Amino acid sequence: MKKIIDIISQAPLFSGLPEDQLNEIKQIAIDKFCDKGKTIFLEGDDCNGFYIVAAGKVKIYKVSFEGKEQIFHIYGPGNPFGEVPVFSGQKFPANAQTILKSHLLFFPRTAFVDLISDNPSLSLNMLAILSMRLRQFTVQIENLSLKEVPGRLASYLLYLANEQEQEDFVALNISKGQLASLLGTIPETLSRILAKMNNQNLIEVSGRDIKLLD
Amino acid sequence: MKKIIDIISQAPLFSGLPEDQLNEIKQIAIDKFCDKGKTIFLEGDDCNGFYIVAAGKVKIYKVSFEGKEQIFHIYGPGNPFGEVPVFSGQKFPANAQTILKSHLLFFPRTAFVDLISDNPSLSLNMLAILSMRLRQFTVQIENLSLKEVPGRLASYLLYLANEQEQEDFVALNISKGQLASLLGTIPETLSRILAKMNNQNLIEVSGRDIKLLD
DNA sequence: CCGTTGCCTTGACTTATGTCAAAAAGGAGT
DNA sequence: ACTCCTTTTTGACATAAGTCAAGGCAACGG
Repeated sequence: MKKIIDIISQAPLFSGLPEDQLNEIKQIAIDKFCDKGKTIFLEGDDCNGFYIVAAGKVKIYKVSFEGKEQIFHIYGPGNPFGEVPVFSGQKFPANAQTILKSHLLFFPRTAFVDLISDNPSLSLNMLAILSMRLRQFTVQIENLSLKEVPGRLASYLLYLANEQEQEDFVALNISKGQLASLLGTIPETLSRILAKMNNQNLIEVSGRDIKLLD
Repeated sequence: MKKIIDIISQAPLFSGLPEDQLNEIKQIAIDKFCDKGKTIFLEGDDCNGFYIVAAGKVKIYKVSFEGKEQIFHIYGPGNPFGEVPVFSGQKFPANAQTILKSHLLFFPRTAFVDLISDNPSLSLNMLAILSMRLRQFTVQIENLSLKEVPGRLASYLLYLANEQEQEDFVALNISKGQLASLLGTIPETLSRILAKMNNQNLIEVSGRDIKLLD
């Protein structure tokens, strides 16, 4: 388990802050350890603060009346989540659940708002993070509305290859079922499209490893 | 035409600020007048600042390769737009165009960042606005991914009735074509669904006026 | 009054994607 | 190696929604 201060000093939210402020931040952080599949909060829950992933992985998602799931984000180490109601002052807009055994840091709302009020750099960092998320959401809406599933899959594979710093190879870091949910479709459809792209020699699929031939 | 100071003092972004700061803000604002259909910025343009709608109406949207349009927001008086790249430091993520003759206020980026750095209330207001937008986007993604077009239309009509403070009646404030684009569909589909709901006695459509019977 | 223009509606057709059900493949633990 | 359980794949089918093309309707200017 990493020390709180290490996690904090590496999180983008706190980047560029002087050491004494990192210590102040450390004072208000609370450790939380969760097994895989643990629900952190549900849509509509009251919000007393937000989290940062120290280790593991968390999905943010909603579920339709019929049971279909849409994943909004999957967050790994260094990413904050659940911060929206801290500033908009309402309930959580979606559900959060670990998809791996995870270590989280919890930041209580009032203490954090006090910190941010006294600290312009911190508030600008937070503004930058929220802005990046808005940008990601525009991409997600564009994908859902203006592209079909094969296009969304292609975008995701290219994004992942880029993130993994590989030219023509990606290793899925989530199950295909979860990927389907992230792309706004269902496992059956994803499976068929992967098979089709495989046949067309656009990709070479072997389990979670995919070679990009285009 | 309204005075700059009136617009500023009524915008949510600046609510609760003391008068001397409103005056500082007024100093950096620049008037801009646009006819209907004027493009304010395009996806990928460099961002030197953001806007607030003083009068009129602006749509934020993207267009697919095939020409289908998806509207993200329609903003009226008091709403800021184009603020994402101010904080995330990249290009505009989408296009903005007036859909009515409009009066805008432009806030240059660097001057505004200076203001926000000195002013915790202003930064908290901005955080609240960005958070509200993230919340709206989660709803939009949920609608696109987890609901079919009739469900999206129903949500929108209820939202609009609520906004117009009417129990069972709404007057569309945009064309049906634009509404289709906002709901992530095409005019033909929207037209058919309105006709169907009309036949099922769920609504009574007459031009842009819709009576809700459910 | 009439033609032009833009917006909306309708019809016939195609297609992407969801549904349901079952088989196959993979992984973890005994 | 065997069993259990989850994930993934496949097949047959249903359907929501897009495409293309044509027609209607209202508003506006000459």
